[in-house]
Amino acid sequence: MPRKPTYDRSETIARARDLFWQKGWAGTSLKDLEAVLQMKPGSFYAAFGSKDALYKLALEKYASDSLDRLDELARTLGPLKSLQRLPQIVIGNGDAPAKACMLSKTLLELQVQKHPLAQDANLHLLKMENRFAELFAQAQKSGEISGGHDPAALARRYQSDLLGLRVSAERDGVDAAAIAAEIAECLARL
Amino acid sequence: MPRKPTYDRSETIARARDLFWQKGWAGTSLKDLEAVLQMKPGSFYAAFGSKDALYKLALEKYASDSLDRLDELARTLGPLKSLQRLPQIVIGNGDAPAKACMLSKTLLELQVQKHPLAQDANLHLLKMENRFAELFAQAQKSGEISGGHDPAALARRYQSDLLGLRVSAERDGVDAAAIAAEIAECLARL
DNA sequence: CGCTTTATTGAGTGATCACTCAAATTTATA
DNA sequence: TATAAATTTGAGTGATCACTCAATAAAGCG
Repeated sequence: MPRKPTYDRSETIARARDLFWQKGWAGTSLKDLEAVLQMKPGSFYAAFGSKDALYKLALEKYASDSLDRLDELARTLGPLKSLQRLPQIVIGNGDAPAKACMLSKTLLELQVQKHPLAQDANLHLLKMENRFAELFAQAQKSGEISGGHDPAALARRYQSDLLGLRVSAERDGVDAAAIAAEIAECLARL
Repeated sequence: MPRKPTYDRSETIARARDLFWQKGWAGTSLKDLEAVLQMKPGSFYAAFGSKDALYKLALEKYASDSLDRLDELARTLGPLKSLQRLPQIVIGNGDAPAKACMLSKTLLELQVQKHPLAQDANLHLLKMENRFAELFAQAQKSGEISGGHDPAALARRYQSDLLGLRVSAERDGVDAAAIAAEIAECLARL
C-alpha cells in the first residue's frame, strides 16, 4: 500500500555526515542540509525527526565505518603494521571533508555544554581506543613489540597522538606526514 | 570634553575570550556576549565593531598570554624542564573555560571554510611552535638533550602532542595526566 | 552654567534559525 | 478502479541571528 522513499537512506546519512564533519554542528543549518540532501523540510523531519537525530546517525556511520576500515587494515597488514600505517592514512585522504576527526570536532564543539551528542562522540572514541588496545595486545602476543607496556596505556597515548596529528593536519604549512612518520617510528621502538 | 567608558577594555576582552573559548565562534551569540560583557548592542558595536573583530582580539589576548606564561616558566625552570612541565600545566587549570586549546578549537571550527579568524589561529599556533623550537635549541646548546634532532622538528611534534593531549583532556574518563607524564618522559629520553 | 564630545541606551532592522502541517502526490492492495 | 498508507511539497511558524541608529546621558572645558 505505501509509497516508497525516493532517496537512499544510507547515502543520505553519508552526505549529512560529510556536511556536519565539514561545517560542525552549529555551523550547519537546515537550509544547508536541505540543499545537500535534496529534501524539503517536511521530508527531512518525517525521515529523521530533527537535526540532532540526523547528526547522531551521522556520527554512528562515521564511527562504524572507521572501525570497519581499521579491521580490514588489521586483516591485511597485521596489528603492528596497521597501527603504523594508520597515521599516514587518516591524513592522506584528500577527499575527506576535513583532516581532523569528526568525533574530536564534535567533542570540542559540544562537550563543554554537556550536549548529548558529545557523549555519543565520547563513546565512539572509547570504542576506537579499545580496538587500538586489542591490536597492541595482539602485537605483544606475537612478539612484534615487547610486553613491557600496558596495552590500554599504549592505546590511550596512540589515540591522543592521532588526534593531535589530525589537528596539526588542519594547520597551514605544517608537514603532517612527517609527524605521522614519527608516530609510526615510535611504535617500532616498543 | 569626552565621556569615559564605564568598562575596562582589557577585562572585557578577557571575558569575551573565555566565552568564545567555551562556546566557539558559531555557538556564541551577541545575546550571550551582551549578558557576559554587560553591554548593550550599541556600546558593543561602538567599542569593537563586530563579533569577528572582538573574536580576533580575544584570540590575540589568548595567544600573547600563553606566550607570556611560557616565557615566565622558561625563566624559572629553564628550557627542558619548562617543556616537560607544560603538558601537566595546560590540562591542570580547572578554572579554564575548556581543556582544549582555543586556537585549535578555532582552527577546527573555521579552517575548512577559510575564515580569516582561522588564519589568525594558524599564525598564533606557529608563533607558539617557534617559541618551542627556541627552547629545544637552548636545551641542546646547554647539553640537557642531545643535538641529534632538528629543533624545528622537535617543536612540530611537541606542538602536535600538546594539541592531542588537550583534545584527550576534554574526553570523559581519560587520564590526561598520564598522557602528559608520558609526553614529558619522552623529552627526557632525547 | 553652556558647549562639545563621547558613551550608553534599547527599540527595531531584515535575514535566517529549527521546525510544522495541511494539501497534493505516489504507491500497493482490495 | 477505488481506497488506504506513506511520502513529498512548500508556504508559514515564532524565535533568534548579527547588527543599526536616533535619542539620551555623562564628562571636561570655557
